[in-house]
Amino acid sequence: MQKTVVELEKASHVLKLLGDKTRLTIMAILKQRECCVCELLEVFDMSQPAISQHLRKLKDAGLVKEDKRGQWIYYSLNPQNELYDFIQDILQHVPDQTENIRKIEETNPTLRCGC
Amino acid sequence: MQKTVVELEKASHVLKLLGDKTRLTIMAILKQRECCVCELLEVFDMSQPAISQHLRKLKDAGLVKEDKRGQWIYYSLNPQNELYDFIQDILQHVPDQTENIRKIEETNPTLRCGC
DNA sequence: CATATATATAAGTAAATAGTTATATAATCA
DNA sequence: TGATTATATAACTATTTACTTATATATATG
Repeated sequence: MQKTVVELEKASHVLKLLGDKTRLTIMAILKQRECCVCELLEVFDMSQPAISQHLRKLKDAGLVKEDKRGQWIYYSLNPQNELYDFIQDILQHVPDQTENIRKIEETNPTLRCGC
Repeated sequence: MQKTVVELEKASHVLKLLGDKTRLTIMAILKQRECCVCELLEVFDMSQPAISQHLRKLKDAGLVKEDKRGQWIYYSLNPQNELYDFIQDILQHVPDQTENIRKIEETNPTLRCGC
């Protein structure tokens, strides 16, 4: 398989971002399912601004994109990123997040309003 | 190909270690060639203790092993590490270090004594 | 329009991190 | 044995980081 060679500076920046437990978990969840902030809040024992700040860093690095729908902003992995296959190669080693997604869907914050 | 799934805690710890430019470069060099501290000193604009401290962290995490030969300690990647294939998957995206190895061999610190 | 909800931003803080210099340890060699 | 070389450790410091709480912005809804 053809592997993208990533500039060392860029590679270390991405690895530093993924080198945080919360952000790595967010990325692994977003690989399986787009989420808004309030959904991710169900997974982490952390304030809403903390989640928003992590997503900001991931977005600034282009790892994640946002899709504004009504009052929600849905986050997902950004396949346009030049490092996408590098990131995929990393995420394939990270545990499945079905259990965390179950947690989200149990409470289902987005659907509280019935939309 | 069979991919090892790495505990999230362990994965983020390794990614954090590799998320430093100096350490990532060290790992990429060691993938191509074992080195002692004095050799790595040729590559980085940094003090000897700084390099030693980075190697210590990599060793503590099992990413690197040491082989003491005379007054030198040769560092190399540790293939015994349970995360070895995870690390390889990351390093394959990192630029070739031949240029840095040339720098080392130009001065060739280990061979100054003629051993 | 007033209220509620979702999210972002700002400001502050404690802890972690990556470097520094000084010094200790250990092996080699004259 | 004394000097030199290779490396590690200790102590310190500036910077970065990951949170916190308070507040602002934006959308939806009664």
